Amino acid sequence: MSTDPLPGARRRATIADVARAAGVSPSTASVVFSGKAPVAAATKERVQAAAAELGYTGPDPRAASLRRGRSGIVAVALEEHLRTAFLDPVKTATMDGLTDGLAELGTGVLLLRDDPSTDAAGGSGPSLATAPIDAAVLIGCSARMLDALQAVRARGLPVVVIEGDAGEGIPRIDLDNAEAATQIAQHLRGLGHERVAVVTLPFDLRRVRGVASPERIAAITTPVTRARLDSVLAVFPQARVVSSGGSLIDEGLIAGRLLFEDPATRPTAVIAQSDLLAAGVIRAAEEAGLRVPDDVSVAGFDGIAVDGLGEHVLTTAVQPAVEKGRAAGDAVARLLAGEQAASIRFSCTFREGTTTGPAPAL
Amino acid sequence: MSTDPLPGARRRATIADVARAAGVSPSTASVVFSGKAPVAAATKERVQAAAAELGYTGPDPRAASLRRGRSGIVAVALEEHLRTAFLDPVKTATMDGLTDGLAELGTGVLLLRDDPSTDAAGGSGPSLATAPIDAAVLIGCSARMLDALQAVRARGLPVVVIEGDAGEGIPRIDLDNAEAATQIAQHLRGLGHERVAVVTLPFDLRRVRGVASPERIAAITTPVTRARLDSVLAVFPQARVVSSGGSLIDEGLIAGRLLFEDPATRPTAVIAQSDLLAAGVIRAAEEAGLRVPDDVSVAGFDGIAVDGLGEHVLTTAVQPAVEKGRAAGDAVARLLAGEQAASIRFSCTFREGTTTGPAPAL
DNA sequence: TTGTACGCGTTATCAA
DNA sequence: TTGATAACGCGTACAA
Repeated sequence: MSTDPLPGARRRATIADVARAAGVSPSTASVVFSGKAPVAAATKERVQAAAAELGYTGPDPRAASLRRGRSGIVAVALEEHLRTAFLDPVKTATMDGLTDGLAELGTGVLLLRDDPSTDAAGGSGPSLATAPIDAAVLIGCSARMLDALQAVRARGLPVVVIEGDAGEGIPRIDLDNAEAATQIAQHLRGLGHERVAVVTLPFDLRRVRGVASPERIAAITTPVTRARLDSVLAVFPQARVVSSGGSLIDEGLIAGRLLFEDPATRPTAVIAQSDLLAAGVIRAAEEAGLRVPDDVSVAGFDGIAVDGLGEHVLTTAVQPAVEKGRAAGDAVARLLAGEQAASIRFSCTFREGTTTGPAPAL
Repeated sequence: MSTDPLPGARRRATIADVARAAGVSPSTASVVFSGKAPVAAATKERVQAAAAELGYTGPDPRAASLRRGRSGIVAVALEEHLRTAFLDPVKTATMDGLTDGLAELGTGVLLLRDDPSTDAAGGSGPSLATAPIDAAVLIGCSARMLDALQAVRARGLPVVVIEGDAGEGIPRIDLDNAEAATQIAQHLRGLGHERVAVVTLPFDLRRVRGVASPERIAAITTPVTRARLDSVLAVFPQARVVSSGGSLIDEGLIAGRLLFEDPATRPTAVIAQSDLLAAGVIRAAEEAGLRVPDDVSVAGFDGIAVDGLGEHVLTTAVQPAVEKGRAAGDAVARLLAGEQAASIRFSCTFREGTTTGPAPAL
């Protein structure tokens, strides 16, 4: 280790070097940088001068974090490929609240996937099992998420789960999907609609598209999809169900075309499980020469600002996506402080827009 | 320090504990976990059993990283609020390539902003100056980015910049914006267009919207905006220029309405500086009763898949966004290996779609 | 207000 | 194959 310091490849200065150069003890120098104790102005200046001289730019974060027992980093694990995750405005909003909340806490965000590739290949990369993190937030709930959960719990790290089923004792941040979906369904029933269709989020990781049979519906594994669908079916047991491949406008377009294909059977109202899907359905309706909401009503879910929806104001259930993220951040903060953190179920706010109206005479 | 280990709040097991329990030396136990040297099967098993017994889940990443001198984490610094950054499909694509590239390298991605809030408040959060990172990738090029750059360079960490002007010796990954924009302009001139308008990306961090005066154009600070605009103006010196507030469909819609407002002066072709803007312009055109491309041609830039563009295939310059990210990842890998990394300028591929056509007779 | 002493948990090195 | 040893760079009681 104490090999010859190659000239030119000189070892970086440490706080000890700075202290020596400034003629103070290492602890004093340390305090100058951390500000954890008062230091005489003159001393401080001397230390800072020495630091500048030696090119010392502050404590090595690795050593500091070992000493402190904390890294100041929280992992956010996503169940998808990063690209698709950030394509979803709801997730980006949640991430936004989360990063805000964590920033207040003073922690950084390490993006991770639930992919256990680390174990497989010689992958030395940080994972939930090996990253220098103080806590983790899991978003979503695939089967792999459960493995991920194991890994984190085994390390004794605090975990918070957003929109997922995490089991006992793990704070969960989610939404009252059932109630919100019921409200939308009742709104449409109140307007006289009877021939209703539902465009759903994916049923599972396979993301099969198309008209769904009762068997397929029974096999839904994604909790969000199931909750929102069941509530609608409770009000409209005969509703046609079309599953989409994801929460995207173009997926809604595809589903919408399917629904409006046959004028004889087309629905008078479509309940989409996300605003993006709803936007696609509206586009499909207009493409088919149908006016919204005169000929067909369309409701969404999420209450995000859909870029490209034009003049329409979507009837939807507004979910507090940013707040969800923020709540997760708060929960992490509490856990990190050694306190308990309760699970929180947020409610949606029904918003009547311009895309739903009285059922047309058939 | 060696205070009484409170019963119940027992200290986590360390590799030393495991070694002791297994009757081996710490170094042997360490090797069992790292796999860096052959270990007798029996010994290995004994160690693993001891680890399981004690609930030891592997080396503490903090200590390991102190010892190794590397954390396995690379920072990605964005110049915006995370939400807006991930709203941009080009950036998400770039992030995608980047995360892929870094994943191969076996490093995690720490999201950071260029915001120097850390210095201001008692903000203890990780920043480019304090995070336990091995390298950094800066995306974009605000004034703040330069400060960020300083901080990282001072630490002696490798840096790569995407779409930014970083100065000497720093690998830069960017695009030949000028050539691509020229190609688009020439394509339209070849189709006979003379009355052309440009809808640009923001001029600077203020993001002022509207028709731009020569003075405002002269004051553009965003390199990408400037490069793409100058090339067009070289071909169409009289082009009307409208600046947008960001790369969004709805921003394109606003700009488009402005352009199509007055039938007497409306352009026969619009060059948008991004595909999202182009999509908004197309919507504005259709809203004004204009057919694309019969009445007005619209070209974009980026070549991303715009969700919600319907049937149109945009005429655009396809940029290798994912490859850019990947290249940045590769550059980081090279730098981390102690090698040189060259700057790379990617080229766009001109793609003629269905949104541009011959200039209509005026 | 400053200095001393020690340990945070690993891992590279080298010798056995 | 295994073991002893020495850093890695810092923060913080505690004493002065």
